[in-house]
Amino acid sequence: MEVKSIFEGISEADIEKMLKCFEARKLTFKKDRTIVTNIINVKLIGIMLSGTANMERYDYNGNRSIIEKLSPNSVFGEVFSRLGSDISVIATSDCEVLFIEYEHIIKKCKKGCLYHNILTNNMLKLLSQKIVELNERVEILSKRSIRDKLLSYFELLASSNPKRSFLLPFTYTDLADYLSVDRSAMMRELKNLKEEGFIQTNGKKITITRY
Amino acid sequence: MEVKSIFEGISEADIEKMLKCFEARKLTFKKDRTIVTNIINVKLIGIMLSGTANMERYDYNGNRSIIEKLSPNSVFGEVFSRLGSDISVIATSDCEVLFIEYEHIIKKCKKGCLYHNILTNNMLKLLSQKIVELNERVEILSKRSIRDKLLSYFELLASSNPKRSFLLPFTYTDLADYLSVDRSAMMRELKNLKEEGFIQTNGKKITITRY
DNA sequence: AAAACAGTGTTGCAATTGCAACAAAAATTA
DNA sequence: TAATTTTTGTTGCAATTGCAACACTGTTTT
Repeated sequence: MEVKSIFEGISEADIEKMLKCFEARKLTFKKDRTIVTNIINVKLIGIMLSGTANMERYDYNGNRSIIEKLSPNSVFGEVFSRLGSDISVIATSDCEVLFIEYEHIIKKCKKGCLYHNILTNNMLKLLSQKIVELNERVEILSKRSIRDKLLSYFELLASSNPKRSFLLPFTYTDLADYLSVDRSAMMRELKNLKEEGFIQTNGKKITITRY
Repeated sequence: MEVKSIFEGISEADIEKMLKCFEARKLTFKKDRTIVTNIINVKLIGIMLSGTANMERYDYNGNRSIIEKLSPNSVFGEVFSRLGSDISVIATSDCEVLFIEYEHIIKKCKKGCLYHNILTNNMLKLLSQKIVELNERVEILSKRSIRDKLLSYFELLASSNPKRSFLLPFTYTDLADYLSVDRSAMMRELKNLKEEGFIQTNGKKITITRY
């Protein structure tokens, strides 16, 4: 199961027609802009077309948590979150986002739109993919120590590379917020892991040397 | 958006036909039985029809994590998890589970099955619901202290009740595994919360008295 | 180019958490 | 209902983590 674009199987020309039928809106955002905050109340689903963004939350102590990294084909929206969860999506690069109303996807198209079924199927794949990612995140967060959180996240990133090396898609500051741990404590543990020969690092390039 | 059964909008008689077409299998499990382990390699999706189950994982220290509580209409499957994630689903009551191959849902039905679209739509709703639940779980796990994990989980459980009281759907032992914290440390924090007047408890009945 | 800001790296100390161990209560099984 | 197992409740102690503070580096902004 690979990530598919929401438009997979639909021609360029037809995409335009379809977007009209769905009342879909494509918006662009500059880096560091807020894409959504918790204020919106429409049941919109956002689909990242290009660029990257972070889904974030700040707790009452001012600690930021990075809930999710969004990249092309990532799906987000208030329909997937509990009310009052006080979450924002912030562009981490220039990006394009497609907004579609959830009801338009779920309900049968009144106009008998030809592509409705294709879109529903594509949506199914995107949601499946999102579930995979959320499960990965739960797996990492449910590790009991900073060390195990780091190792299981690194394992995930390295898993597609036989050399067991990867480029961290974060700053170390952001990584701490993603793992929901204190940054300095994380840096300390990172040093321990290096000294004990578990990993080697060179800036953001990390290699797992043993497990 | 409420939870819908996968069979919503399809008559009893038609469900039978459809299940044949989909090569779906309905299996029953006794309490405490293992429903799936990581050994299976077929891309099956499981849908809880009745009863409850826990999705669990044990780490190398023997610590159990309860990844998820499954109840009727919950969806689970290897397609939603990373390989080698070593997860089991254990029945916590007698239960019925429907297994359908993921490909059967995603791909167009060769036989022109009438109900394929309805099922795809229902599946979309179930997956959306699952995403909501996973997001809730991420929100809880990303809290930095046992106290905040407890409070945000309790808040979630109490949110549907104006009296701000609820029945814990777990034993306290399981709750610790669900929050991924040490049980005795959790009990200690629970005592603090009671003493400081945040909550009142009577067995598994908990009332939030202030926030 | 200088100034301002953001990210990295480090440390001592305090607070929180996990571990181990045990007793008592409750639930389950024989 | 007696025996066994599981759950709840508690505590001292050790280990881990978070906090605060600071220096240093690199990157934007003016």
